[in-house]
Amino acid sequence: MVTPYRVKQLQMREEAILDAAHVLLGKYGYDAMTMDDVAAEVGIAKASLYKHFESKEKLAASTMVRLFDRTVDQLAALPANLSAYEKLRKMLEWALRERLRGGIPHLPSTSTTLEQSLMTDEPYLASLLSLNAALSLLVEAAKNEGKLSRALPTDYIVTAIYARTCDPTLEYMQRGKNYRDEEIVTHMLDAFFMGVSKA
Amino acid sequence: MVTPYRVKQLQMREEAILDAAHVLLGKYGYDAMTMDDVAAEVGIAKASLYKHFESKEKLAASTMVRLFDRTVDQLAALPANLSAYEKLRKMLEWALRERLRGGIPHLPSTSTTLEQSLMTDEPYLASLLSLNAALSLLVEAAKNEGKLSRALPTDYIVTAIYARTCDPTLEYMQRGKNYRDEEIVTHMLDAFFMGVSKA
DNA sequence: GTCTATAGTCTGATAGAC
DNA sequence: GTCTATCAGACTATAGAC
Repeated sequence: MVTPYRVKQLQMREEAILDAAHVLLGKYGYDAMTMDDVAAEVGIAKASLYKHFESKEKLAASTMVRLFDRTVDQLAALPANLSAYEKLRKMLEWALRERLRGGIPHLPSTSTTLEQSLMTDEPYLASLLSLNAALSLLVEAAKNEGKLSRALPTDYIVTAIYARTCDPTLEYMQRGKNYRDEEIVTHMLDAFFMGVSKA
Repeated sequence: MVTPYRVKQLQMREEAILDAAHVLLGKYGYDAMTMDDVAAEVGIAKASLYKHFESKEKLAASTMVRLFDRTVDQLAALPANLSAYEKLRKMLEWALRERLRGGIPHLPSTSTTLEQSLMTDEPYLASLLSLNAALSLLVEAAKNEGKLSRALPTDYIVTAIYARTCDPTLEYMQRGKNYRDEEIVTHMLDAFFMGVSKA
């Protein structure tokens, strides 16, 4: 029988690996991140990585699953009295802030290879579907509130929300150093909800 | 002295290589595209590729330069009587259609490695700057027409236009098969200019 | 430490311009 | 017939998954 201590150590190490992968995926993207990087960041031997995750693809998938689960949690934690529209706005704002702090985007748009493998990863798909369902409901509700355009299909809007989290505009603005993170988030939210045209 | 015939053959082959790279970059992205793929697509030996382009990075950079130059041409070809706002809309529409037909995005957002090397590629930077200048002028003009929001900085809007051409929403909607390319373009344009909110 | 993938190079054979 | 570009493909070196 395994001692509770060992189990706990394993869980903590797994979290540490996911934290490292999260940071490195955010910084370099999937293709440029190496398993050596991850091992070094965690401070463990590379072989130990493979005790927890059987492949680089699985590690990335697990990192995405944790992100989706956190996103669902975030959604659940919003004040209940907010309108659906306000909730969507808060969610996007949260995701953009996370991204600016070095977090990973909600879409694996940086790598075709990763995308392919995720499409056959059951836990990933399950987690994604669950988040999708929650967001689709919110978008529908916001349409019913008269706050979102009915001309745009719900799945388009949901996808567009995900896409905002991997919008290279974020990095370009941040790299340019002319804008504070606050301003970037405000511009992104305004442009997404109101468009670039004059009201 | 080299015969004109030979020169012409060389130019045609160079175009063919760029065409192949354009298609493959659009389909697989920079990292997943191999030089063997390119050679096979063109139907020439790999060594011959290197007669024209000294490296994969240079090949990608040249492909981007050609895209930027074509974009500038496209801009110049627009009817002179259009407003700046209408020109911007037409340009984005053109870029989105190209992308849906398998073209490459205007930002190298698919690869950190490529991005790094492009940042030190003189011809690439020159071409990008030239397009940037043209687009910035248009955006400013559209603001003066009262058509674009003054709350959003010009460089933000310009970057956001580029970013629309590599928006994964495009591929997701196209992959889903529920929408015709026409509809996707319309939704993208509406969402970009008017936002997702109810007018 | 092993193995695969791939960028980039080299060679000997061949075809086609002149 | 000569010459040069190109070809197919073997080869090297390196990076990185495992």
